[in-house]
Order: sequence, then structure tokens, then C-alpha cells
Amino acid sequence: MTTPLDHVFAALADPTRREILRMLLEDDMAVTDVAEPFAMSLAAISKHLAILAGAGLISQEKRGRVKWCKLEPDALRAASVWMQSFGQFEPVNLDAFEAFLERELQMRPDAAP
Amino acid sequence: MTTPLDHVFAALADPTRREILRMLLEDDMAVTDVAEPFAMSLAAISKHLAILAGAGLISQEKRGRVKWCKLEPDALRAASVWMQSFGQFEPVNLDAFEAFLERELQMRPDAAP
DNA sequence: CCCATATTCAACCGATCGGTTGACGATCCG
DNA sequence: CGGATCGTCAACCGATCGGTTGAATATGGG
Repeated sequence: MTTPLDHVFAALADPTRREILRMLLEDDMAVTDVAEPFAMSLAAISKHLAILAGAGLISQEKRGRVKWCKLEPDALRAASVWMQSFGQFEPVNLDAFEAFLERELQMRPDAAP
Repeated sequence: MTTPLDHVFAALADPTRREILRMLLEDDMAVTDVAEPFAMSLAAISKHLAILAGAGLISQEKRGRVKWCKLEPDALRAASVWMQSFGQFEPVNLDAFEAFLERELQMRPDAAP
């Protein structure tokens, strides 16, 4: 059985796709422009965008030659709601939590700080 | 490049693993007991648990013969924080959001309602 | 000591993933 | 029309995934 959450989490598991979402947070973008900062083929980015769209995380609308990509935060919000059903009763282990975030920040592939 | 978030989201992308987390929300469990409700081999569940542990979502402690599995909500919390950086400024599209949750609930593999 | 229980290991399987390349269809523009 | 731009499709590749089975490794209890 495969549920919508499967697709959302699977889509979020790839750092390239998370970075694309971060880019789309700033503004809607054409496929070519999304691909520009990445060191991979346009076809690969096109596939990533299809996966994001399949998960409902973005929508794509073709106007003329160019296909515009738009962030759709609702799917993300649903996943966030699912997550918050965990751990909201127990006290946060701040040390472990900050260590986790620290590792994440060190390793994140983003260019801009 | 692979970051901690990669592993967390990849681990959450499988419904069996999400169900295991839900079970561990109630109480710590031994590997065999985790496996009991699932229609798959113990070895498969053992692998799922290793993936969850690798993502930091659970911890495992061996006491005698039995290995106890414990939910570790901090990794989940980190992912939740990442998610909340999206969409918190825009108004929720309630129709789309509820439709999403509705689909999720219909398809979820849980036994108990 | 011997046997049962708890768990993992190792090898294998088909399916999916993330990427490439090259050809292709659409669309704009001079 | 004809060329350039935008994007996808199709086939292929090696790697990883989710599962199986069977053997191996602890550990506990009578």
C-alpha cells in the first residue's frame, strides 16, 4: 500500500529536491532556471521536478514554451502535522536536538549561508 | 552529499516504518514484538529497525537476549523544524489540505482505527 | 549441558532510484 | 520558413531498496 505521505517523504529524502523547494520558496521558476545552479543535466532536474509534483509539493503550469514551477506548501504541511503527532508530550532533549541540527547545517549543500 | 535529514526522510518514506514508529509511541518494544503484527519476516523488520536507528528515529538497547527499541523524537523534531520553515507565511489552502489528509487516512495501513 | 528463544548475517531476487545521453516535440522569433 | 530555445522521452547504467530464505550467533532456562 502506498499513501500520499510515502511520496512526500520520499520526495523530501533527496537533498537536490529539498534545495529546489528552498529555491521555489523565494519565487516561482522555469524548469531551466531551476536547473541552472545544479551540476547535473536538465533531464535529471526535470525528473526531480516530476517527483516533487507527483508528491504534491509543487505544481507546474506551462505558459508558452516555459513551464513554471510553484511551491505547494499544503503537502508539506500535512507531513508536518503527521510529524507533530510524535514527541509533543515528551520534553525535548536539547543537547541531542542541537547536535542534530548542527550536523545538518554543516553538511547542507546550500551555496548561500 | 548526504545529510542527516536525508536519512530521516528516507526512513519515514516507508509505511511499515511509520507504523513501527506509531507502535513505539505507545511503549518500548522488543524486536520480535515489533514484528508480530506485520506480514513479513523477522529479518525484514530487523532491517527496518536498523534503518530507523540509522536515522536516529529510534534507539536500540540490548538487555540479555532481547533488544529493546525506543522512540527518539528528536530527529523527527528536527525534520519538523525544517518543514515549518516552509509555508508558515502563506495562508493554508484548507480544501487542498483536508483532501490530502482524507486520502491519507483512507489509505493508511493501520489495523486499529 | 541442551534446547529454545531472540536477533542478525549473508546471499540472493526483482524493482526502483538517480543519473547520463541522444533524439524528439513544441514554441517563439527574425 | 528556419533556427534557437524549452522541456520531455526513451533507453541505458550502476546502486540501492525491500523483501526472502537459511545459516549463524548470543543468551536464557530447565
